[in-house]
Amino acid sequence: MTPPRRLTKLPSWLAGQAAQRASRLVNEALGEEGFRRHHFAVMTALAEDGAASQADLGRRVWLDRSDLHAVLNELERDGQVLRKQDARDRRRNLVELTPAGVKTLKRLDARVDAAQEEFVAPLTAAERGELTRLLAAVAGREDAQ
Amino acid sequence: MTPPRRLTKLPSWLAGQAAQRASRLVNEALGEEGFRRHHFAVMTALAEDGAASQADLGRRVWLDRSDLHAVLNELERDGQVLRKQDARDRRRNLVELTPAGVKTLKRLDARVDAAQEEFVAPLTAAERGELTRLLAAVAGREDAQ
DNA sequence: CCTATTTCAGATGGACTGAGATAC
DNA sequence: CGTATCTCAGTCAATCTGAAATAG
Repeated sequence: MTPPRRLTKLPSWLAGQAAQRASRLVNEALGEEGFRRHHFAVMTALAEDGAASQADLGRRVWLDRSDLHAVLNELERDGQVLRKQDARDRRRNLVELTPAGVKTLKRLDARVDAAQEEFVAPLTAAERGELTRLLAAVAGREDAQ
Repeated sequence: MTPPRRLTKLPSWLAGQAAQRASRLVNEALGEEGFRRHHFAVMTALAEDGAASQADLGRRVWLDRSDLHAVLNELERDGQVLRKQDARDRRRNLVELTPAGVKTLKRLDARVDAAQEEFVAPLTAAERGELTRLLAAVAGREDAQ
């Protein structure tokens, strides 16, 4: 069954289908370790840029404050992440990766890379770079906050 | 706030962000006429390939039988679409666009095109074609059904 | 008997809003 | 005072599953 030509020429529709397939591949890969996309995004942000408040974390990975709250609860319960009150601004929780979290992230990284490989399997190396570049250009958020 | 480099180099993450932005643009455009993405996809399929059973329609636009059922209820209540029992296979509903549906679809087409334009605004004409081609390559479904 | 179609009830994950409590 | 942070409750569209009723 082939979708209507009108749809298969719409960048928005194609982006939706591609994202859905990618999301499924990544979630299946992470699911084998008991995690989902958001857990990976948050842990990656912490590993790359260091500890952060929840609000900053949310802005970094474009995650809603409310969903981030739930994700951190799960990561903390699991010992991957630690919340400490910021001594200099007591409104904030400073969130940091635990050593266990660092180890977990290494495993997740490998799984995610494998999922990417499967996602872009139909493309040549040059095309993969091109797709990444073009997606970055249209993925931008105007609400920079 | 810039997302972690690790994420901004992941095709899957970029596809998700791009799709979310595209979806918002399209839904805002269609919302001004009181419709959503799925209504447009279904009406487009009917206009392009003619009347079809619900099951066939679902396979054409990669929509779940259950969600298609809800979408058709709304379109039918609105007079955009008609369900008739297929005389040759009485399990099936033959779904077709009404004349009102054809008129509505023309307006939606214009709205959707405007949203596409906004979605790919950062890209040159050549890049837009390239993005469409690459997305089509990675959007494929292996579950052909 | 087995399969296909339509319908229904519900689970699930994701994006988002509003409001309260607390602290700057 | 206004603003920012974290938390909690809840809405909403979307994806998908299981099962019943009907028909091939």
